[in-house]
Amino acid sequence: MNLPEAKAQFIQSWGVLGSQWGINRTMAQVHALLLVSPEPLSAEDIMEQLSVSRGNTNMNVRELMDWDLVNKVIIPGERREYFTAEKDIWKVATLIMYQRKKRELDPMVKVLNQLSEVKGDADNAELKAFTDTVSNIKKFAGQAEKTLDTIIKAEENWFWGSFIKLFK
Amino acid sequence: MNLPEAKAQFIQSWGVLGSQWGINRTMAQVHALLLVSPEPLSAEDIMEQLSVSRGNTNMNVRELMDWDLVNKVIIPGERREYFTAEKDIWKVATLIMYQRKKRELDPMVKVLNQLSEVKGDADNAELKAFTDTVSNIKKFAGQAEKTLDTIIKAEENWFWGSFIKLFK
DNA sequence: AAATACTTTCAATAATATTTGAAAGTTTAG
DNA sequence: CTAAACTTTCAAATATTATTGAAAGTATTT
Repeated sequence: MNLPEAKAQFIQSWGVLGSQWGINRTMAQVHALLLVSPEPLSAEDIMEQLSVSRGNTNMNVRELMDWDLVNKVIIPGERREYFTAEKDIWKVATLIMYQRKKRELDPMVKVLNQLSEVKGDADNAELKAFTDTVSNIKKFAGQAEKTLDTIIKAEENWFWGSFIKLFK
Repeated sequence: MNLPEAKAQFIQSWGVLGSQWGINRTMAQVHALLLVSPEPLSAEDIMEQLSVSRGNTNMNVRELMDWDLVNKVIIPGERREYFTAEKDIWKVATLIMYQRKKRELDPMVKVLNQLSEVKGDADNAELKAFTDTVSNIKKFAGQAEKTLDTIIKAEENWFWGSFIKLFK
């Protein structure tokens, strides 16, 4: 397999994976393209390489910058803007986890907290099942959050090093 | 807040969360409904409580059974089928992680393995960036997989116990 | 074995999400 | 200042995904 084929395959598969996880396919593809590009690319480059419109490119690049996965690069003497992706996969993964937690999980936890205040007849089985489920999910979310913080703070040790041995 | 309101809110929010993570909203809602129902429910019950068609209910219940999140329950003397959800949140979480890994991450890893075999001029910067990214993602995926296995094998200790202290 | 009670399928339809592209906006250069 | 080069916006068009409901299928009862 040669490079252009491999690149196309990577971009396409990353796009599929993204869409299965609720991430816009084009956003995932732009990300994939920038991940494998040694030099920063312009909007023009992205449009061309992915056959995507200017507007679409702009929106998705902006979204990727909101996630801190992509940065604007200014090349001295050049007028147009260039973009580059964070290449460190560890950082990419923690950024994604952190952002998704913040955007999607936190609002759910907020709702769960409100739902804990439901009042009613104490020996109603319906009520008991409800409060049990809600409190268990909250407990779970709390633990998951702590673990995520720890993972994020662990920096690259987990990825590169011996972190895993702690589990044994 | 009273129980019916709280239940509706929970089902609705769980549905939103699901759809943000690439899970059909109705599937997530059926799951939520069963999670807070002390007794098994029939297709009829689900249709009614979620205002959803028979076909839709059937498809999503079946999908939830494929994920092992929901089971069919046979009530002696009753003709119709009933459904119940796994209530242990720890098990629910590990089942979801396991299934998504198997269905979505594993295929990506398979592609990455093929892409590792890309051949070309050794001092091409494009090629180097590509192989570096691919090999780092593979490395990351390998570690993540080990961690997931460990978490799954840890059973409920992580959730209920002191697992977290190991990180410190 | 035929009626009944229930479940499953799937083509048509509806709802949702993404993409386009042209117009408006902004910045830089001369 | 104003033209040129580039970026951003957003309503309309397109594409994707989910839902319905009626028909077909299956199992149970009498």
